[in-house]
This record gives sequence, C-alpha cells and structure tokens, in this order.
Amino acid sequence: MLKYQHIAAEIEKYIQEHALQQGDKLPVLDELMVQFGVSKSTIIKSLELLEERGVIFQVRGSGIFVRRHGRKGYISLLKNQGFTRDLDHFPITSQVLELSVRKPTREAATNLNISMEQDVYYVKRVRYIYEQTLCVEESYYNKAIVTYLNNEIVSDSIFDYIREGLGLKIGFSDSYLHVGKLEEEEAGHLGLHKGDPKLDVETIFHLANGQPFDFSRITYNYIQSQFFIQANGHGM
Amino acid sequence: MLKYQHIAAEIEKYIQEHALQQGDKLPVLDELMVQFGVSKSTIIKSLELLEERGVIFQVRGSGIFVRRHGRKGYISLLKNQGFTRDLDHFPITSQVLELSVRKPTREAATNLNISMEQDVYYVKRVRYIYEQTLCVEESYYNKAIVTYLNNEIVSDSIFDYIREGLGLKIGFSDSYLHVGKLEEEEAGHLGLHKGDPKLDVETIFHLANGQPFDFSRITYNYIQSQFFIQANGHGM
DNA sequence: GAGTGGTCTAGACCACCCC
DNA sequence: GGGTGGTCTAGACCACTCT
Repeated sequence: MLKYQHIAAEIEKYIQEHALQQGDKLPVLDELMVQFGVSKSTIIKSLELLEERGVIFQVRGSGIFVRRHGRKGYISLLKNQGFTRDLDHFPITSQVLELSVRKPTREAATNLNISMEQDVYYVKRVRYIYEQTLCVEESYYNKAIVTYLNNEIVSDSIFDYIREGLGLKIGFSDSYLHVGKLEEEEAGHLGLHKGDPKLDVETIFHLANGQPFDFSRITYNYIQSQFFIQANGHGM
Repeated sequence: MLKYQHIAAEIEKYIQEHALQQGDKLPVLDELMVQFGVSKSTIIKSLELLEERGVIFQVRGSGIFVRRHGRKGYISLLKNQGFTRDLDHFPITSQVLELSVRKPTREAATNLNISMEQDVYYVKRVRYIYEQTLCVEESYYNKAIVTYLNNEIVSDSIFDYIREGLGLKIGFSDSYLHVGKLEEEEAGHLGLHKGDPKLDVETIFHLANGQPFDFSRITYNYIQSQFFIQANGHGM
C-alpha cells in the first residue's frame, strides 16, 4: 500500500474512532508531516484523496476539517460498482434469476463496443435489503474480458472476483439515470404495481485501460431509492 | 489563473477543437512538460483535474487518453449548482413564482444549521428547457450570508451573483435523491398528473469554509429527468 | 503579522504496459 | 527493455484567514 493511501486510511480511522463531527478540526499540515514522518506533498496527496471522497474539506489559511453528511440509509452514487461496498452495515442479499452465455442485444453491444456476434455473460439478479426488494439488475459482461462466471461468484460480489480472481483493474464508469413508470414484469419482481415510479440506472464499467467490460441496467424500487452525492468545489 | 488550471483548460480546448474521441491518445508527459514549459508535477496536477472531471483517463505505462461519454441531453449530477452551467447548449429559462424574506421551516433551519428565528430568503422557481417544464425549485438562503437578493438576480444565476456580486467562495454540496409520486400542486406546475413519477433532489450547499448557505429542493419532471454521473476509480 | 494551506520546482526512483 | 505514468522528497515562495 502506498504511503499516501496508508496515511489517508489512518486519518479516516482516526475520525471514525473519535467520532468526529462536521467542522471538527484536524491537526495542521506540519503536525501531520512530523507525525507520519513524510514530506508535505505526501500529506497533501492524502488529504486530496480524503477530500475527493467527501471525508474532509480544507480551508486555506484556516485548517483541515471533518466533513460529514447528516443522513443515514442513503446509497452513495459515487464509488459505485454494485454497492456491496457502499452499504457496509446493511444486509444486502442477491437472488440470481439467470446466468447464461448469449449474444448481446444491440443496445448492450453498442455500450460494450463489441459486435453482436461476440459472446457475453448475461446475469439477472434481484437484490434485497432488510428482506425488502431493492432492485432488479440485468448485466452484460464481455466474455472476451470476463472469461468465466458461475453461480457462486454471481451470488456474491462479481467485482471482487473480477479484481482478485481475474486480476483485472477496474477504472471508471459512466452512469445514466432515468425516472419512469414500472412495467408489469418489473413490478412483479419488486412487489410493486404497474405504473408505479421507478428509477433506472444504466452503467457502463470500464477497465483501467479504458475497455468497457460491463453494461448493466438496475431498476430500483422507488420506495428504497434514496441516494446521495457529495460534490466538491473545483468548478462550483 | 493558476498554471495548472490554465494548462488543464488548454488541453480541454485542444480536445474539443480537434474533436477527439474516447480512447484518442494525448501527448506524453515529457512532451507536455516541454510544450508548456513547466515541471512534471504541474502537468500531473493538470491531468488530475481533467481526470476528476471525466475529461481524460490515464493508464500507467501506456499513456493519457480522452474520455467521452456517448449520450447527449443528460444533466450532470456533479459540478452541480443549479446547472445553468452544465447544459451550456440548452436554453434554460426560469420563472420566479416567489421571492421573499421569511423564517425557515424546521427542515430548512436544520439543514442550514440555523435557528428558526433567523431570516432566510425563500425562492420558488419553475425552470424550463426547450419551452418544456423541467423542474420546480424551492430554495432557502441563509440571509446572514446571502444578504441581498432581488428579482433580477433570481431570474438569472443566483450562484454567479453569490460568487461575483457578494465575493463568496462556494465549496461543496451534499445532495439527496428520492423517487416518488407527484402531489397535485407539483403536477400542476410541471404539466403532469397527480401520482406521476417524480425525482426530488435536496441539496445543501456550503461555502468553502464549510458554512451551509443554501438548502434547496428540486422536483423534476420525470420525462426530462435524464442525469449522468461519471465515476473515477480511486476505490472501485 | 502569525499561522496555515496551496503552488511549483528539480530530480530520484518505482511500477506498469507493451513490444 | 524502452517507454510511460506515479510516488515521494526538500524546499522556496505564494495566498488566504484570523486575531
């Protein structure tokens, strides 16, 4: 683990362990440099990481402060990858409805930037939170990249497997959100009624080298659909 | 303007003018250093800025590449501040329904971290895109910070005024998204029907020093509600 | 004016991609 | 192995806040 990542983790741990609140002041740069025995730039890199994640904010001429948001039970729309990681303290489970190798739809092929003759893994899951249906998810994985999947992997965290099992590096994602009305079939899975509100999130995940490897559409139960986004200045 | 901001702007301009597409390669670090006559760190800082904004992605050992998303007409959920800035090429207009000084609701007071006796500016607007209703917005501005507003300012960009007119620095924001069904009154403003889907976005805007100054709730017309989010690795 | 964060530099060395 | 991006350092100097 890199120094600046380690330091960021330490600072974050410190904030949690001391249950610091929004606006609480952290030690100044000089102190942090001495405390961790690294150069100023390294501390700054750590703090930038934490700032980007919404953990702290820095005020020039004043200090480094803790940033906290006031609401529980919201799903973060950043850092997303299937959010198994986001809702640490929430019991999320999955039921696999289908796992198969097939040819992609035109839409999936376009988004994955492959031809319609190339194989993809198709995965359809229902996800539950607190025994309630949270969402229905359909994913298309480019089989040339994600070479193997089975039921066990798919019931657990697919992304952990891609990282650790396949040794691939996940890079970035583009998500598109739409609000609409539930179709009959979706409503059935979610325990709602046709015509009820829904939130669709389509996401294209790319490897670190820019190759798209996963196109997924998640349809959320509107009652559970509580999301939050922390934005940082840098252009506000 | 700082060197690294200037360089980032130049690179972004270069990408636009040459209509570069996703995956197109930019000059290597050494070239950029020479071209702009600055140190390596400064170039790296510029590239980090662009990466954070979703303009490029970098691959170690390989190069710097252009990042583009494939869909038009989506509203960015980051860099948000009322999105006058996001939809550069879209004609967004506002109709002010109300502008007054009042005492905050309990909810607004809590989110602005003030007492219910302190004055706030209350602004209610309907926003249109292409002559169609996009959203209804209610905002509460802490009057101790945003000391003055009038109809002209409120019809235009409130945030530009806060920055330039009042000389305040806007820092960061926390947004909370909910999906639900439209109430009678909201439906009226949006030209939809009671019970139709809606997307509510509540946002608390903070100054650079951490003080909350604006609490707003925007209710979107679900037909126009197309948003996108670009996420970067750093934890994926 | 003292304190504190931010920018920028020059250079050493490391980690990864791809041929 | 050559090319390329990433980390880390030590230090000079700048910009903002607060009292």
